[in-house]
Amino acid sequence: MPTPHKTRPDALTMEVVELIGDVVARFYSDYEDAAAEHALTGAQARLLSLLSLEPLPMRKLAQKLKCEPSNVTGIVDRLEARALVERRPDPADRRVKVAAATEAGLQVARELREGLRFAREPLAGLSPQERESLRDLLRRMRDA
Amino acid sequence: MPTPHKTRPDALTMEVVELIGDVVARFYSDYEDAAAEHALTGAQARLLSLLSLEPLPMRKLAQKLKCEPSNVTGIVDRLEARALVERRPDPADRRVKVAAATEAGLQVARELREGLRFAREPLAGLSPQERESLRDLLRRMRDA
DNA sequence: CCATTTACTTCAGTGCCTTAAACAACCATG
DNA sequence: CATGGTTGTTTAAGGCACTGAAGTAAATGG
Repeated sequence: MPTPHKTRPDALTMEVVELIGDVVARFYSDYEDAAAEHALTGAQARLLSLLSLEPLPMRKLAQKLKCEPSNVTGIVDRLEARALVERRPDPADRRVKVAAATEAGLQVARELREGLRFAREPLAGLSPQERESLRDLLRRMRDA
Repeated sequence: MPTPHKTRPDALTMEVVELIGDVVARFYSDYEDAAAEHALTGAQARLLSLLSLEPLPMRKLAQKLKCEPSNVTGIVDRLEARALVERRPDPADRRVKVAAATEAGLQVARELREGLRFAREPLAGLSPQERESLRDLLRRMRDA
């Protein structure tokens, strides 16, 4: 058995991995661009995007962003300085600060969402059936 | 016509965009983790990965990484300090410095490639036919 | 030969991110 | 209650990624 330890992926899998890498790079850079159009960094855009769904305490934000809470402080600071986000006290626990998007923040989040060119444009070239099968495949990847 | 200016995507498209976002986030974080296992940052890993294909002048590296040349200087500095990359003079143009992966760098790049868990693991749950159709769909997205 | 352009670096400044340490508020126990 | 441990947030120090402006050296084109 020449396969050492870790099973080596076949050519097809490798190609798909390569393709995912390409698509990821492009989506990512498109996301950064879309954020930049609103003078936001990627991290700020992601945080604001989260808050556009529901207000969250700092701790939860850190969990969702997979980073340390001390990091969130700075990002929220900068968004708060631009009045896109505000910190609210939690009546149930005076230690926690709940970050919430302001009206302006919600508006920016909406525009951001709609400005995501890449994810949409290439999709336009796919038929509805193809989009459905893509959806199913992606779902299974996500849930794997 | 209620559609304002920019055409609003339908629900299916929106869902696929959402899914791509999820998959992108997961792939990205997996890539960072794989890099971290070799004590590399994401940027260092991407640069090293490029150099594992072929040596490139600093200027070209900046183009491929979509950043300013002055930024590449620092990343190559740090990789060179660890002897994963070296700067070579270009005999044809003495202004140019060609960055090239060392043997150790090539080895790390290989391990990095093989350590990419996420892109592979969820793929394992897909049949060969499904992987093929995923490949085709991704290709069309990339080339769109 | 000189002016311009090109390749790279250096420097200053910003943001993201981590760890360690501080602080306040919560909570359980004696 | 008091006390001591835990939890949520912030501050501070430091590293890396990144940009823009300025500097140096080498190429290039009148």
